[in-house]
Parts: sequence; C-alpha cells; structure tokens
Amino acid sequence: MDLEARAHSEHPEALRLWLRLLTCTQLIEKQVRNELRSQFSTTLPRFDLMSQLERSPDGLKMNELSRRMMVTGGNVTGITDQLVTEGLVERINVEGDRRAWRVRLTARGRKLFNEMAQQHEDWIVDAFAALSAKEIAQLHKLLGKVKQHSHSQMAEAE
Amino acid sequence: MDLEARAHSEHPEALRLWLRLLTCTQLIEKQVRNELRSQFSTTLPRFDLMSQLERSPDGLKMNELSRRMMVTGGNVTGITDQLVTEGLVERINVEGDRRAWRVRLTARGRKLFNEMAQQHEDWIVDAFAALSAKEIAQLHKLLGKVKQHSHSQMAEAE
DNA sequence: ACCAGATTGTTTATGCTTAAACTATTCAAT
DNA sequence: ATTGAATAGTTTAAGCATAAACAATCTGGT
Repeated sequence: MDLEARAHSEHPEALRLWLRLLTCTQLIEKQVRNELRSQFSTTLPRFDLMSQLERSPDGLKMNELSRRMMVTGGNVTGITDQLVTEGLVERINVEGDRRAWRVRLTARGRKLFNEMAQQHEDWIVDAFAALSAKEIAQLHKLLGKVKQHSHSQMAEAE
Repeated sequence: MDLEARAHSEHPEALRLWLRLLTCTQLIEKQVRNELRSQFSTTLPRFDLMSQLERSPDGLKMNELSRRMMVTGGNVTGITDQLVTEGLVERINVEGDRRAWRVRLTARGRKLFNEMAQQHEDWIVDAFAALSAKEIAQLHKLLGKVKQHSHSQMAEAE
C-alpha cells in the first residue's frame, strides 16, 4: 500500500501514471539517501552539489549551481557553507565582479566525491536492474517527451 | 578495467535515466505545489493527507496514513495537527485501543478537497499532455517494473 | 495477575526547502 | 557623472522531513 492506493478507478490514466512516477522516484531517492547517510555520513543535496562541481573543474557561480540543482539560491548558500567548513569545497573570488563567487571542489572534495560516485552508480544500476537495456532506453525517451513539454509549459507561464 | 574507468563507462544509461526521472518528477511536483499554494493556500503534504482520507470515509489510523504517504510518523502528527486546527480533519477515539486515533475528513474538509482534486487532475493531465494514451500506458508499465523491483529490494534489506 | 516485548503516537534535534526581504555591486540610459 | 534597474548572494521565518528517544497502551505467555 502506497501513494498509488488513492487513485480512483474512474480517474484518467494520467493520474495513475503520476502517482506511480512519484512512488518510483521516492523509493529510489530514499534508498540513495539512506546509503549516503550510512556509508558516507552525508546527504543527497550535498552529494548533488559536489556532483555538479565535479563536471566543472573551474567551478560554478552560486546562481549557476542554483539553476542546475533546481533549488533556490538561499539553499545553495547553506549547503555551500557546510561543505566549505568541511573543507570539501572552496569559494573563490570572481575577478571583475565583487558580488559573485566561483565555487570549486578542493582536492579532498574531489577524492571523496569519486569514492561516493562509484557507489552511487551501483545503487542506481540496481534500482533499474528490472529493466533491459532496451527498456531503459524506452523509458528515457518517453520521459524526455514529458520533460520537454514541462519545460515549455514553464516558459509559457512567465 | 580499473575502478576509475568502471565508474563512468559501464552503466551510464542507468544514471542518465535516473537524472531524467528525477527532473521530470521535480518539474511536475513544483508545478503542483505552486498551484496548490496560489489557488488554495495549501501544500502538497496537506493535500496528500486529505487525499488519503477521502478514499476512507471511516478514517485511517495514524500509522496507516504514515505508510500510505510514505513518510514517518512524526510527520503525520504535525500535518494532522494543522488540519485539525483548520477544521478540515478530526481525530476520533478508536474503541478498544486507547493508543490509537482514527483520522477523518470533516464535512468542510471533504468539500474543500473535492474542489482541489478537480483542479489537481487537470494539472496532471496537462503535465502528460505530450504523451499519447498508448505512451502513457507504456510508461506506466515500465515504471511498474521499476516499482516492483524496488519494493522487493526493500523487503530483502530487512 | 503479572511482566516482557511489541505497538501507537508524540516529542526533540537537526537538516533541507521555499518565498520574500535584504545588502552589495554592476550595468545602462541619460 | 548620476541614477534607476537589474543582478549576485545572503538572511529570515515558516513548513516539511527524518531518526531517535520517549510515554502510554496493548498482547501473549506463564
């Protein structure tokens, strides 16, 4: 019994799909959060921020992090503060703009992230182990349409 | 193949799928939260709790709510407290067990929920408007496999 | 009847998240 | 050069989420 239990039989299929999508995401996300906590004493948002930085060796500005992580700016401030305190990330002045920072992984941060990322990949592969390579591609494609549509809807709303 | 090479080359498609799944869920969820806030001055967890109760006219015990909403018990206590204060929900004694409550929608709560649910359904139908009925069924089926596998994994871990 | 263990719900401490208000700085139009 | 608007980042207050500790109650074996 879970979120899906609430769907009425007369509801359109879209509602059922939404509840199932939500359930799947929450199940996998809880799994990842638990593993990050028990194995690395860290959280998903911290991992996510480091993950963004790992792809940008020169660092990212706060607002760029905010956009990529899909969270508000105040949030990025707090998580960055913690990671700076832990020595995993550093704030560097942006020359020519005294308002902004470049946030970058430290050597220690990069090393730790790589260890976590290896495990993380295993958890994710496990999460989709019920699907064949072909089914994974199919799912990816279908969700691509949903994502595309959702993005364009957001643009319209502005 | 050494550890480092393995980290990013063996199963990149599962990772990409996970990130896309997460993105889609977050986009739709943010949309729903914004609409609930602007149109009904409420939140997704409150809506979710009322949604569970709407299907159970005799009410649900706190732990049943917790399980169906996939959140911890302390959380249900807080959200129920709020809804009780607002007169949308009521706590009723369970005869024969003085530890437990039955939580039930009030008449006002039921009325408000029905108004919200109608709108909610429209938002969700819109969110998947890029997909045909056949594609919705396909997506539903694929996610069913993921959910099934994830549930059985959780059972194993106990 | 008793008691150990399980169950039900709440409280507490901590962390993530948001929206909105705020400071500091930059940019652009005059 | 001045000034008004935009941008970058932070702070604040409120809500949601968890895990862990806790109190109250129920259950079953003796």
